[in-house]
Amino acid sequence: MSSETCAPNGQSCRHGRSEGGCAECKVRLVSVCAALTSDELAELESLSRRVAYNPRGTLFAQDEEASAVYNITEGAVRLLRLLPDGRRHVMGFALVGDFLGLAMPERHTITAEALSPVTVCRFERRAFQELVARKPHLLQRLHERAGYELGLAQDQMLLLGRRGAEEKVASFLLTLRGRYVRIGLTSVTLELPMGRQDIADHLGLTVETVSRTLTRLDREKAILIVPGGVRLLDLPRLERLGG
Amino acid sequence: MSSETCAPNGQSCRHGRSEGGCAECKVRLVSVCAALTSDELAELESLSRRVAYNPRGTLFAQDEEASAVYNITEGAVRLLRLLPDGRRHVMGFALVGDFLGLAMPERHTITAEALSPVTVCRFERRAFQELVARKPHLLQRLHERAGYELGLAQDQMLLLGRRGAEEKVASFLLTLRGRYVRIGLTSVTLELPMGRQDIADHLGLTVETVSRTLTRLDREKAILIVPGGVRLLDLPRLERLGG
DNA sequence: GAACCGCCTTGATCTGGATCAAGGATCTGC
DNA sequence: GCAGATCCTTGATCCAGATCAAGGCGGTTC
Repeated sequence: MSSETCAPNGQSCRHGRSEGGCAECKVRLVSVCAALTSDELAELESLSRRVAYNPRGTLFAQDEEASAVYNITEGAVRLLRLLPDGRRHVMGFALVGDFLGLAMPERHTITAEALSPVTVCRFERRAFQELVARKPHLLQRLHERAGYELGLAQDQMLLLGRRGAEEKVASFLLTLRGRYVRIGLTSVTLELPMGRQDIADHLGLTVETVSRTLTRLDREKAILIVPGGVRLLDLPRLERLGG
Repeated sequence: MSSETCAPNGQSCRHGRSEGGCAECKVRLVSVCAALTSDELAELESLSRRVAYNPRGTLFAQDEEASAVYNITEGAVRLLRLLPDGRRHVMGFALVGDFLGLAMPERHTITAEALSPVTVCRFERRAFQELVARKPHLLQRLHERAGYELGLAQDQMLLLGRRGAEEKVASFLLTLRGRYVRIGLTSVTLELPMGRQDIADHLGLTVETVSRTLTRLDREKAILIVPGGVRLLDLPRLERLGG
């Protein structure tokens, strides 16, 4: 299922000069790594290992022992939680620059699955924790991120608890757009690397309702559905709905 | 509205020997303070100020500049977020030992209101941040708490997105019970310091649905509604519903 | 290129919880 | 003790979104 296409021969694929190290990492400035000096970056690099996953590959699974933390350098990941009875909820989607394992719990509380070809910087949890213990400003940075995540979680709770289907979908699209913009991706079309079912499970809706709502927004020219994503045609209207 | 009944004459009511300092604080071991040595505790104490609020008093309000962080030593607080259109969502309830301002953002993202007579240890944000910057293990502790909160937020999202009214109410009662147990309050009756409307706004339901659901659980002898709270009669049944 | 498979869409119907509308029970102040 | 306010409960009705049920539309395989 999970497929580490990196280092299939067992070799570590520690960042080499050829592929650029942490210092040249394009997600450095949007990730926790921005908190580090170049010396520390070198140290961090020695702990990191680049790993690639195929679509549908599992980075880690719920309840599994948390042996590493991850910084996504390429692709998109879905984060989900399962109920014993099989219902699932998609807690969110991790994009380029996102850091997985902020809280560094003993066991993962969620499952992370690649939605597209994904590459990550993987850090052994032990070694990373040691580094963090020695670098208070890195911890500070992690804590800030955690606070930010907590705010996002609150937004999401408000969304799930108090809003209708159209509001949810509009808000989802705008939020995703905002995140793409923050990481410097300002394409005309908003890529949707996740399927309708994932969106539904993220918003507390059914696939059918998500599909119908998107179709309606398309019919009303607020968005345009294109292969692999949507184009946001009427931002003010969407903001009125999802703001 | 907000009412600091402490130090009404403008005097600081820094903990004195008479009322017991941090070292004797009964919530110390369940709060962030547990991370500190007695020396550090003394230092913390010099930053803290005990403040009391009447029921309905506001500890702080959404969008307001965050000038302090709080540790609740008595009473219960509701944490809510407002939508521009007036809809509100109760993000959660803070009990004895809970720490408000974990993420220490510039501005509060939520409003905190006393549900009962509340007393808190209030720390000036500046001073507290300075202390944290000098005490990595305090930061570590805060970060752990934040991670824990993030987990709770995920549980709540799953609850809001994927569960029916009965499951929500049962789960709410069990969660609250669990929290009371953790802080050493194991009364037969589960106190509900919040009103039905608050519970509804927390679970993404209406007052009517909460009331009906509680009535039904009472009729079916899973709980017994008593003034100011409920008695949980059939825990296994509730766990089947809310687990 | 036919058969299959995983998605997505669309339509018809059903239902859990919202909404609307009264009361009833407590509490508060005078 | 009574007027008013606030909170809680209960009943009747309604509706947004779930559920059930078909197709449709690319991919991929052989």
